[in-house]
Amino acid sequence: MRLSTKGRYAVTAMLDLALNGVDGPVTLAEISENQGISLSYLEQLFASLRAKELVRGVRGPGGGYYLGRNADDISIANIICAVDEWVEFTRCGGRKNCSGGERCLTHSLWDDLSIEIFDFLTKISIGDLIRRGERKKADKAAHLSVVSDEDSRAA
Amino acid sequence: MRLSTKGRYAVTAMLDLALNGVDGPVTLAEISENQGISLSYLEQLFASLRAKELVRGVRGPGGGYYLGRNADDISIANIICAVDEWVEFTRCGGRKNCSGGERCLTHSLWDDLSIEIFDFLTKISIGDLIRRGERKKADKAAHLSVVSDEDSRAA
DNA sequence: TTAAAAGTTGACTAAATTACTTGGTTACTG
DNA sequence: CAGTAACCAAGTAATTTAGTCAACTTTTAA
Repeated sequence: MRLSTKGRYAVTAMLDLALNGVDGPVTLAEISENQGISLSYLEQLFASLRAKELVRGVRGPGGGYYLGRNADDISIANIICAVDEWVEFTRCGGRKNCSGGERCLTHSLWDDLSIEIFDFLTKISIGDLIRRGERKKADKAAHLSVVSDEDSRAA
Repeated sequence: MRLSTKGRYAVTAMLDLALNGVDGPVTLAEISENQGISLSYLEQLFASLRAKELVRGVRGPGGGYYLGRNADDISIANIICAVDEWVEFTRCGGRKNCSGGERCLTHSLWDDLSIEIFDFLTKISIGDLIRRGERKKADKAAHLSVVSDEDSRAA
């Protein structure tokens, strides 16, 4: 498991796509502007994302990128995996005296943890994140106005 | 939030300490041997860990390291934070037109996620990991032999 | 009390990764 | 066909990771 700024860039770019892609595709130039990431670096990241079909590109004028599928069907783990390679899991394959020794024991404990984190991130989708953000914003607004419309209140 | 091989090294080293530190301190040389990490790199990592009082060093012949406190009171988040600096949270402080724009929105969504991951890792301690590993081993052993004789045999 | 063992520290370096740059090509639109 | 924006590939600067080297302190034992 790996979690770096690269992964963060990918996730925020995907969020940008989900938020702004509702009417027409979003160009990398716009994302670059919005997120302060260089265009060419974005191209690299999106090449990885496209390979995993997390985004869909439309060429030509008026083109840009869409999400590859519904925001609820794209997990954070999907995105991180796409850009961060992540076959990291302390493979142990071939390493000296790894079987039976302390090394392999601690490694397997780490792998257990890594899998847990992965599962955790699999259960969170882009859609979830956006809804949570909206709810939080709504909470704040409701807190400001005396009239508590709807329900909205959640920790 | 950040999760790199550096963090993994730190966590596995701490696991090593927890497992082998029951009778007397563990030297970095032993951990270096067990984990296949260079001694000097371990020294750097342990300098960070010691600064956060996650480990306690004993000098002189027969010396080595102990855990700084009970294994149940050391979370994975503690360890990762100690070695990975992690004040990463897309601070946004001073960045151009970040307030009100798309950038700040996606950043705050990422920060929410980052905090969630942090909370998740705060709830898992070194002690937890070890117990889970033992339970898993016990499960496997019980599954293999009808008569559950101790444990001993591990892959 | 001196020497050796083990931890502690800091500065320096090689390798890897990240982030970015350049310079194209291809596909589509008007 | 001209312009836009995705796509592609190679190279590079900056940063981080991982490791090395060398000096030094504390503790113990001869």
